Amino acid sequence: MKMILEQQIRSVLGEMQKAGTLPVFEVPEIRVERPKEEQFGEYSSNVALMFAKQAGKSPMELAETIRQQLLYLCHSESSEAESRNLEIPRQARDDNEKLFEKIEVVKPGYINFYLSQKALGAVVREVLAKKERYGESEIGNGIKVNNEFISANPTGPLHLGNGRGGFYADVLSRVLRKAGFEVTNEYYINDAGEQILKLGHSVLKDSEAVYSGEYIDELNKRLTTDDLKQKVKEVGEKAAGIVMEEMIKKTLQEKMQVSFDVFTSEKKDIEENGYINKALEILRAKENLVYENEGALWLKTTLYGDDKDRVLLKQDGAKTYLASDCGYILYKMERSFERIIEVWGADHHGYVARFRAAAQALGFTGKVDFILVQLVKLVKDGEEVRMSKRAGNVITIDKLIEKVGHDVARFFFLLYAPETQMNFDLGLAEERSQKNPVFYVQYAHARLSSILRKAEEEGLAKTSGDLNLLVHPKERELICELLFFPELMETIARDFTVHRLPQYAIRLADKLHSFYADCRVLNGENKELSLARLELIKAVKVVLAETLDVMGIAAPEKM
RNA sequence: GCGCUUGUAGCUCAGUGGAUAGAGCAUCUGGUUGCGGUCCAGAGGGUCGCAGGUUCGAUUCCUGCCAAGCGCACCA
Repeated sequence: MKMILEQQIRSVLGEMQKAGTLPVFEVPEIRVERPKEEQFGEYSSNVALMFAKQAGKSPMELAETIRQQLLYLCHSESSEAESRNLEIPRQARDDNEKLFEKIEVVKPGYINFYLSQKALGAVVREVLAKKERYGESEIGNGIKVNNEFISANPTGPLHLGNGRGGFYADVLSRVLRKAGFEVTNEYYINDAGEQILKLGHSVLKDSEAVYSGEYIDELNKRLTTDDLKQKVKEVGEKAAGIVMEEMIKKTLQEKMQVSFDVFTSEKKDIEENGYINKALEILRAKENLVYENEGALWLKTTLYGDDKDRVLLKQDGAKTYLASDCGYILYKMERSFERIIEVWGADHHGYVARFRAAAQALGFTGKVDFILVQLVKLVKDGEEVRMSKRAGNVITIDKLIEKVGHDVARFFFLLYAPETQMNFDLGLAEERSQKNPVFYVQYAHARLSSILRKAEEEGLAKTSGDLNLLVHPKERELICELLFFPELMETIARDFTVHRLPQYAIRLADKLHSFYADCRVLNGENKELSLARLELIKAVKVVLAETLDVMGIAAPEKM
């Protein structure tokens, strides 16, 4: 709908330029937006403001001219342009009705569009016809996306930052799939580096111990057998395996309810399969990409915008983390991913430039997107709570979910943009669970379910109503929210702003509750109206359930 | 010192090159004996960190400054 309008305005401008009523100038971008206030209609465009200068007309004058042309287009029988792409206008046209009730030009030079009753009814029909497929699109075009997230070291439990990034990326993958991308959710297990030795020392509780906590005590009991006592690396590897299988995976599946398609092991999949060496060979084979200096092998990451070049092989010949990542990138390339998403803790942002450089150096031509998730700051009684892995006083995502419940934790973390350094007030954690807007949204769904159950009992559920009766302002607002859902999904698939989703859910629930207060659905004096409202209610339920489902949150029939 | 991120209502956070800057919580007022009150309606509360600049128009873009967080390894 939005795109159709943008196209139409563009073509109108084009026609005017051809006809000579407008000077010829570049039209870079036509923007049709959703106005902030309902009184300004369902859609709005500021093109006239943008191009007034180049057109040599006042914004109001230009807007009015465009409006006239658009009206002509809408009414013209021969115009196929607007009915080509979407059900709404096509259906509206089938009924020989226009798409817009009115198009207005307002003050500084806005053009505001108000949808017709027919078009609104068509939205409800479309939702009911498509059901849970409403909101799907093809913008992803089957592109293979590798979505790597969490990837926490297998040295301890997942913390709140892991949880935040995990939920965010998990939901992103669902949105991308609905938008037609082929997404693989991947967890990279760093089981080959220095930290495995540290884990080994910690489990053995020797002088080089780093980590502590109950799980370390338990591992100590299980692994400090006579034959293992001196073998730090072996202990570390065994411990890492246990941490991964018995702690992290459990948290992911049972507590967080995120699912991964692939767990890639640095040791088994990358190192032992020779990907690192293969990557080094590829880099060496290219002109001027690597060089030796002071006995180390360097990658010229500065060629791709990094501040300084980076070491691949140390003086002693050992591989750096970057070398290992080169192997990993190559492994992803071999699996023919066209796009890579990396969700990292913001404390790793310094690594972004060299990762990008490495990908380019290896010949990866697709897009690499980074989502840098800020760590979660814990606050209690107005004071920041300092946590340290060494001290073992970390609040884990497990503990949080146990405390507030899965849906609340998920919703809370999804609500904020990843780059905000959010404060999480521990003291308010439980209280927050009572006040969390997720219940507001779920309650709306339960309320809808309840009305529909009742309608069923009264035998009203099967008959369909006349959607032209839905003329109440609250009904109109509700339908408009339904109309915006597909646009929302596409927006998120483009710019990864997952946090728009819970915000949308709150707004939809809000409109529903408000509608409910003013518009009686059942047992009203007008049975036809009841039937029409039932249709609307069903559609709202579909979209609300879908929104919750994409977020991975339950849509309860009762609460 | 350099770099990245952030600075919007009492608190937690949305948002935008343009129409009176929004939501939730908190505070206050009113409604609702219900198709589930886990609700609805309304009020108060803002120099959009500060100062310049670009623009017809900046909270949004640019520069400088201030503050907070995080980085700045031949660690991972």
